[in-house]
Amino acid sequence: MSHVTLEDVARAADVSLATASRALNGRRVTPHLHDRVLAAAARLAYTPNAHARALAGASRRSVGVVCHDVTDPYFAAVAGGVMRVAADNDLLVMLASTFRDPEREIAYVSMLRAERAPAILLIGSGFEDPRWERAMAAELAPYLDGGGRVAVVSRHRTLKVDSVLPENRAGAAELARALLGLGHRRFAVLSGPPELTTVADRLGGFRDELTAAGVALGPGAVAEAAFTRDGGYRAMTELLDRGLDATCVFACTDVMAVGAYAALRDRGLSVPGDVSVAGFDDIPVVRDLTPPLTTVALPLHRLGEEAMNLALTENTGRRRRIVRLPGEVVMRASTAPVA
Amino acid sequence: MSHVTLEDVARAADVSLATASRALNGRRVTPHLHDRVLAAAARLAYTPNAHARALAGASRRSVGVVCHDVTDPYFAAVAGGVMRVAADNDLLVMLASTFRDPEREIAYVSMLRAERAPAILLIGSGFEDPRWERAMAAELAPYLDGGGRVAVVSRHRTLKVDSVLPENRAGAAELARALLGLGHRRFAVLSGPPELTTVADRLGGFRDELTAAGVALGPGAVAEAAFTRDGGYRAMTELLDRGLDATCVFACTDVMAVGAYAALRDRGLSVPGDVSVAGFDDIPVVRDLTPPLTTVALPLHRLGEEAMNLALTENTGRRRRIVRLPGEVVMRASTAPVA
DNA sequence: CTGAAAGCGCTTACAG
DNA sequence: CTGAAAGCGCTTACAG
Repeated sequence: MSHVTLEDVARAADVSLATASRALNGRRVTPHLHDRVLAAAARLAYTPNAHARALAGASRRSVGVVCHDVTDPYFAAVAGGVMRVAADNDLLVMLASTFRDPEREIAYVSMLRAERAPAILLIGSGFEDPRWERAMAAELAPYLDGGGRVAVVSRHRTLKVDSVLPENRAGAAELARALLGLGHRRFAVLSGPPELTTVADRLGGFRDELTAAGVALGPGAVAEAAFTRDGGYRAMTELLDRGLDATCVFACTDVMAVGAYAALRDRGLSVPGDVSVAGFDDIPVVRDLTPPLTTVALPLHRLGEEAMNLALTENTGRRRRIVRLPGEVVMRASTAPVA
Repeated sequence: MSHVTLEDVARAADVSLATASRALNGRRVTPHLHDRVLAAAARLAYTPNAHARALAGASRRSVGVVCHDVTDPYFAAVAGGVMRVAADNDLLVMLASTFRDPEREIAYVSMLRAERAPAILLIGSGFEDPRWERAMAAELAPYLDGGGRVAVVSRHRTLKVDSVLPENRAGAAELARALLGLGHRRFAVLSGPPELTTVADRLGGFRDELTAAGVALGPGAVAEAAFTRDGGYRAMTELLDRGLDATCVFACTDVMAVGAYAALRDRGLSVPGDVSVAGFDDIPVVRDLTPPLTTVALPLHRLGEEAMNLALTENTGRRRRIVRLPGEVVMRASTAPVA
């Protein structure tokens, strides 16, 4: 591991370390010397050691991002927004994928803290578990005290930091109204892990709106599974096994809806002929399904952009900043009026 | 930015810096002192400064990964494999998304070099452009000389480094045979940017196999566009506008096939009734399309795993290592026999 | 504008 | 086993 150092460059350009450093960092230096330094650096293929720089007090250009699963289209889309802003600001992104393991999420925050990332983004629903919340807070507190900035997407209750919040509750309520408007009165829901804040909000918003309309959503009408395509398949299958008594199924995420489509297909049921299906998120692929999926469209790319922007700008106020992004119900062919 | 340092911990535990360092790194230390150090570190919420560590010679635990676009399902799947191996090895991943901009790819490698990443992975087809190839080689050479390791997925001609190569040419040829076996004789192809090595291989393998069977693929039968869903839509539309004279369309990537489906649907054409469609990659979603897509299945997750494994293990031989992963033709309902 | 020097926070031979 | 000290490669006051 022999590396060309600043000292090598300084020697080659016959200037002092300080001058070489200044020239490379665009500070005032006699043009003549400036050129000599740059030429020497280029000739030696010099790359500054980011660690030495960081240790010497230069500001870091690598931010940390933690999400649940990079292969999930929802996170991929949000990450796309994050990467866009990062690229525009010449930032490198240290991306961690927790594989939906709460412990691992905390371990990653700790690693990112060790890296002295100037900012950490937490993407995706938090866990409503007191023990976990305490551990995460304990990890974040010293980081924030040390001047680190934190921004999150989709988790409010747990962390008191700058947040980008999709309006899950309102979106689910609006979807419920639209579905009621189609004449549906018997619903079922494919729900995710109950400890995720997103689940509580979407399920709650949906149920409350039904209740307000005098429509009940019995416990037997809700099936829980993982927030994955296969989870959606399993939950839908379970509902079918229980003897599905609904004209419309709401999947808490589009990804689950994709699995639900497959489960229904495997039972020979058609959408929306036999049952209407609606999702949430509007991940890119759902418009290419057959039939295209009715869903609550979230500006996924913007979720990531806004979070990164929060993390990159100073919060001058005394309170944490919250960016609320509304969802928009998009009716597509997967939901039909009740005959 | 006031941080707790090792010195703070040492003082709190009333030991020397060296002893504190050793205790924290699991080296031999009297149990008594060991406990005192760990207790002090925990009490102070100490996190070692990764930069100081790196500078002092400890090995780095952050590898660099460069891909074209994190929102693309192909890269997301490969990245999933990468993240898996990284997590198993307690590594942090610095992930860069080039947005398919060759210049940006080189800039990222340079940043990763500055970060002294012990390994850099380049995921996705390289560019067949002499100027670009030279610039990339110039960036990589000093990195390799300095002990850095490089592994790539999907690019052979350009870089002489450890590689994971999907057998694009053989896969495309096998697909051609399967399609010929269905009775097709008139083909069209949705191709990507010709400067991508992947395009040359897949298109070449497909065309050569047709030629061997005495079937020509005229220049008018090939439409070029971006390796994206919208690119696929545009290319398919262009083919249709030219007056498509084919019973089967081969999209060089599944993502493009998704766009092609939409274009055909918009023209009122059915798959495979009016035209058969086949893709390449087997990204997760294609089995959920209607009809499910015939394609060449690549072990996407493994592509990422193998690349990371190459980057993590020493190459003891004198030649670069190459892991070839074969694709497997998967016939689904999007391709039908010719009547 | 330029240079000598201190200091960032660790790790690791080197003595003891 | 433990500690004092050097050194990793930079940046940045501080003099000049």
